[in-house]
Amino acid sequence: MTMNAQQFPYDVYDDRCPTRDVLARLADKWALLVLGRLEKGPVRFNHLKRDIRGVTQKMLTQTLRKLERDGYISRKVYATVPITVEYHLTQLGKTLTDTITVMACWVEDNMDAIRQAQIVFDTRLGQNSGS
Amino acid sequence: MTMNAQQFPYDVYDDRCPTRDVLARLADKWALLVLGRLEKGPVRFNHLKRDIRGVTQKMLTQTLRKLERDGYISRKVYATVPITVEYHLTQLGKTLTDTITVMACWVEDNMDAIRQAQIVFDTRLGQNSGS
DNA sequence: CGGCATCCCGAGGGATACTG
DNA sequence: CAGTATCCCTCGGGATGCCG
Repeated sequence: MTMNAQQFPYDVYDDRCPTRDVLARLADKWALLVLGRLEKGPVRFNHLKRDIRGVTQKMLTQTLRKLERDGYISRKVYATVPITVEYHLTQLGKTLTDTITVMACWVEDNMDAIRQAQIVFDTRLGQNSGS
Repeated sequence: MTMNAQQFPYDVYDDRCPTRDVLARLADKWALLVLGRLEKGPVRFNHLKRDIRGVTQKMLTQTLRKLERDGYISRKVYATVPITVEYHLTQLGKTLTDTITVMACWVEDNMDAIRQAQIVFDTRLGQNSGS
C-alpha cells in the first residue's frame, strides 16, 4: 500500500481501488510480452506480431491500445506507402519494463524446477485415486 | 531467452515453449495478489480471502492449486476441529515474490501518472468523433 | 501495412448448494 | 473452516473478411 500526495491510499488489495484494474490489465500474458519486447527498442506492428509467436492480430491490437491508454507506450505513424506504425516505450513505460524483464527471465531460469514441482504434484494426485 | 543446462533454450516468446504457459499462469491478477500477500508470511485460506478483496472462493481455490502445482507455495493442513489450512511460500516462491511486490508497488506509486495518461488518451478519442 | 468489424464458439468465472 | 460440485451465462479471443 502506497500513499499518494493527499488523497486516500492506493491499495491493490482493495477491489474498489483503481490500482486493481491497472494491475489486472498489466497481469496479462500479451501485455508483459509486448512491453518486454519494446524494451529492446521501437518496433513496428508486424515485426512485433512476428516476434511474439502465437499472438493474433486482434489481441496484439487490443493489447497495444490498452498499453497506450495507460501511458506505457506511444504510437508513431509514418506517412509512407503503405503506412508504417512504430511503437515505443514512454518514460513511464521505461520505469516498468525492468521488472517485467526480470519476471520473464525468472520463468526461463526456473523452468526446470517448476517442471519438477509439477511432476511431484501430479504424482501425489495420482496416488489418491487408487481404491 | 535463457539457456538451461544442455537442452534447447527456454524462450517465453516461443509459443511452443513450456515457459509460455508458466508465464500465462503467473500473468494473472489473483496469482500476483496471492503471492504478494504470502510474502508477508503464512496465511490461512479464509484470512487470504478476506485480505484479497473481491476474490471469490472458487477463484482463490483455483489460484492456490495452480500456484501449488508450479511449486511456488505449499499447503499445510492442521487437524484441528474445524480443520485449518495454512499456505506459505516455498523456497522457489520466495525467489519470485520480490519482483511481484515491486510490480504491485510500481502500480500504486504511478497511479496518478497513469490516470493522467488515460485522460489524455480518452480526450484525443473524443475529438475525432466530432462533426 | 496496419488496422477495424463481424461472427461465433468455448472457456472463465460468478452464484449457489452441499460436505468432511 | 476449507473446500468440492453444479448450474449458467457472459465475454475473451480465434477466424475471417474488408478498408485506408
